[in-house]
Amino acid sequence: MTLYEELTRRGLIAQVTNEEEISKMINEGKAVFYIGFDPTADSLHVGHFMALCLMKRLQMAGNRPIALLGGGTGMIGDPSGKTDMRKMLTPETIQHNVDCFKKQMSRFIEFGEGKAMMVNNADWLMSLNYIDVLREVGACFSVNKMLSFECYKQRWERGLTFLEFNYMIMQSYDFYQLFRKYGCNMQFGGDDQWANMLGGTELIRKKLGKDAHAMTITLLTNSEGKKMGKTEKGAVWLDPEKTTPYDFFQYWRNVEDADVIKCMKLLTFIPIEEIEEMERTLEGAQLNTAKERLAYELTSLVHGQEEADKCLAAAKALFGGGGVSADMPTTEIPASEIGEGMNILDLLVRCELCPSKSEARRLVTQGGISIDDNKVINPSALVPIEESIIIKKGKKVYHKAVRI
RNA sequence: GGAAGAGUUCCCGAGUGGCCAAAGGGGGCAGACUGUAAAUCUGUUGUCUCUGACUUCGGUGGUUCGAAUCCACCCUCUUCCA
Repeated sequence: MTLYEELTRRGLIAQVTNEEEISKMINEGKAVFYIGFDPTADSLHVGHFMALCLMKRLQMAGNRPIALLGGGTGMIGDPSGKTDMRKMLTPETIQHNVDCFKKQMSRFIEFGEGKAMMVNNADWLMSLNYIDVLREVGACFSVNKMLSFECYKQRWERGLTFLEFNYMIMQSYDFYQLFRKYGCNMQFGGDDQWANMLGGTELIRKKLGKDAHAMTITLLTNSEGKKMGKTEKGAVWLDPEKTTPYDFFQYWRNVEDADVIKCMKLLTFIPIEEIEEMERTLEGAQLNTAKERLAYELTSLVHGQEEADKCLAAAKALFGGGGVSADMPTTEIPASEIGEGMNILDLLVRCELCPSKSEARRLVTQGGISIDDNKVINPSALVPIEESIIIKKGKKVYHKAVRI
């Protein structure tokens, strides 16, 4: 099976400019390709992870990857497919985020001589001269055409600033620069980037008369069409400080039935044959084994096998036999604070299981709290803590409070 | 720059002097049912010293026994004209 076939079978490919040429080039390991990452936050998320995996797959087949950090484009903000205008980031924040990205990316991709390359578009974008750019590249873009793009459609209602409108031109310019400097002939990215990427191929054709290609990967959406990798509290981050490995594991452990197989295909390196076998044979509750596998594989890729083992063990202990796991979120409380016993409401707030005592009270009276497997209904109950206790909030949240 | 309109709790959105901590929906949280899933049903969703009190309806002042609601000024956003 060729690389391109595998990508297709996994459902990774969304759109391509020229299937024949792209598949030939990447199968033979002759592509020099780039993927751009705008430093909009201080950690990568699952969407970035998919892109990095793609990079890795292609790198393993002998292609040359370039990771482009958007130190320059981050100053603008991509409006594609967004409903609201993005908050403008300060140069300091952008630099900080770039540094965080660099660190995280090196864990997934090997950079260095003859391996992957990392560049920052701030290096060429920041020093551009406005008039020069307008004459050199501005002349190659048709406003009429740009306005017709689907990716801006959502913005008609809320407005699109001139700043953001230029994002596409900057991204196209990146591709053009990389093509000239490094012979980069392909760009990959999320499917929401399609229009921006085409802008690049067209710019290269107009300026240099050469062909460059673009390919987008499927956006990770659930069966309801919503973007995955998001929770109410925000994105599922790859940074263990921002999303603990345990929470990361649980996120994937809890995906909907309809999405497990898809996630496996898109996010893991489990052989496609094996996944297709599961797709054929697993039904109903059996899918739980697939979910567990998905969570384990992903956690292992992102946080390392050791962490993944811990998460798996913790999950089994908690949900399987009600056993106690050493590895759960823990709050240490000084003995002086506990005294003879701590009020249940204070305890919940103290452990950050509830933001306010009112909410804690609600939770307790509604029967959502157990201490060491005993339900606590009385909001004025005193909880003695000899050494440590396990607090259970709802069905899935476990927390340990330790006396120190 | 000119004209019109809007800003309500996490979000959408009702409310035009007291019956308003503010309808309805979405989302969240919890309970039931389950498979750590989905769907469904139930409760709940400002804070606290919780059968009571306190703070909230863009901001600041004012009218009134009483203001999300009326008045003045300011800020922000949208639409139309330039």
